[in-house]
Amino acid sequence: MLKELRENYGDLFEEELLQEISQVGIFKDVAEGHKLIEIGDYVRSVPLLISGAIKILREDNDGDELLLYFLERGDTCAMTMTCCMGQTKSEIRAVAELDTELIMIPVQKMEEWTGKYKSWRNFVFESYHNRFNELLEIIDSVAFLNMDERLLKYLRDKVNVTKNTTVHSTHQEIAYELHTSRVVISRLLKRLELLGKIELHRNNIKIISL
Amino acid sequence: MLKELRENYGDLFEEELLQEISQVGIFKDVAEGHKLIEIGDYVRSVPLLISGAIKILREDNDGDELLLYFLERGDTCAMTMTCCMGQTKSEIRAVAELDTELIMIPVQKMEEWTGKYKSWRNFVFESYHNRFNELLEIIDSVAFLNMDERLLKYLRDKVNVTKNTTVHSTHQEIAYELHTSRVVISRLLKRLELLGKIELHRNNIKIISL
DNA sequence: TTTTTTTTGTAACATTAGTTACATCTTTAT
DNA sequence: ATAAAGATGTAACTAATGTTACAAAAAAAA
Repeated sequence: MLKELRENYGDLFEEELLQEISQVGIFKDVAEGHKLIEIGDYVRSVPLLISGAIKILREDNDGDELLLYFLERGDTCAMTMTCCMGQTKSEIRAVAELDTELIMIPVQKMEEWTGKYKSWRNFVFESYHNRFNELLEIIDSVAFLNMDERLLKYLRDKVNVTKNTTVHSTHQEIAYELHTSRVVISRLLKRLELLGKIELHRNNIKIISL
Repeated sequence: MLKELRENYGDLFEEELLQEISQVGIFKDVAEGHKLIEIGDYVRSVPLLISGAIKILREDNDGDELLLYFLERGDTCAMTMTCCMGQTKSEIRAVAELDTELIMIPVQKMEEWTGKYKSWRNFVFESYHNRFNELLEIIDSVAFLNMDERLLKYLRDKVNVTKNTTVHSTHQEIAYELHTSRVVISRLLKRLELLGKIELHRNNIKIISL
């Protein structure tokens, strides 16, 4: 595990901390589609992402979903941290978007390191900062953008996170994540196809230019 | 200043930290309507609220606004913290909603205390936690609620924060903060009046029951 | 007092998004 | 091979929100 840690966190953490992480951290392989955290769960450890991607989702009382953002290599889950520290329930769902490798850190260590290592503190604060900005971006999207622009942003984000210009989603899945209806997505996608920006196929969408 | 600190933060911080805060903190009286932080500002100190309320606003590139949430007695600005630590520009605007008393803490001390005092660390983490939840609430509102429900929530929040059942806002001001048009707000308010939930007057709205 | 500005009310209309319904085609299961 | 389930396309309609335009009342300024 030290090798992966050095590759992905070597610039951030000092050797001593890397050693500590490798001693208490638990390496995990998570398959695409696997649910890591459900809303209401109590969480007792925090992930450090090594590879892959995890999508973070919000759900309202009626079961309506909304995609918030993705965690990637070098990221950690700021919301999980706050949950751990405060011993409160998770407000979000976390699902592996790709096959993902991560290291789980028990919450006690997290707290200890926050007092002990300046580099860890900086990492934690930067994570918070990044996540705040992601949430603000989501707020911008849903508050200021129309559905067609949100769909474009969604497709762009998917391409970035999967590093693949073909998006393997059904219209229904996209509709769930943007919290709208399938018909609306089909309509808007068709418009994008007519504009030559995408090509529609069954179960996947080829991105030409966004 | 020690008196105010003890009253509002005495349960949270140990005596030694209270002393430190009173030594380096700068007490400030802020008048209602005063702008504390503008988008793009670099921030070098973090506020601890003693009384009053500060509203936090988001703005998009076209100058369209959206009210995010209020800070109150006992709160601090988590986003300001992350900005300070990361030396990045503010992503939000902060405006005094009421006459407000606060203590400004220079960022260097903040960092120092995070290593030194467990109680300060807990306070910081709890602030992050609270603010994440507020942002999630906003996301819920704009993503899952219709404008009529958002307006109701807006009025409820105003009553809570001002401790006053009369909301002193024009329809235009409400429209700005909810990022919609004045006509829409007038229309929805009129409907609420017909339902007997509010009474409309010039420059203010009397809340009967929400 | 007269004029100007601000605030509110309201009608008429446009646009966006959501819903229902159904057809077609593909894949999977029996 | 046939049936069932899943995915997409599309029309027709409803609902929600946004826009334009203008009138009237109240407050502020000249």
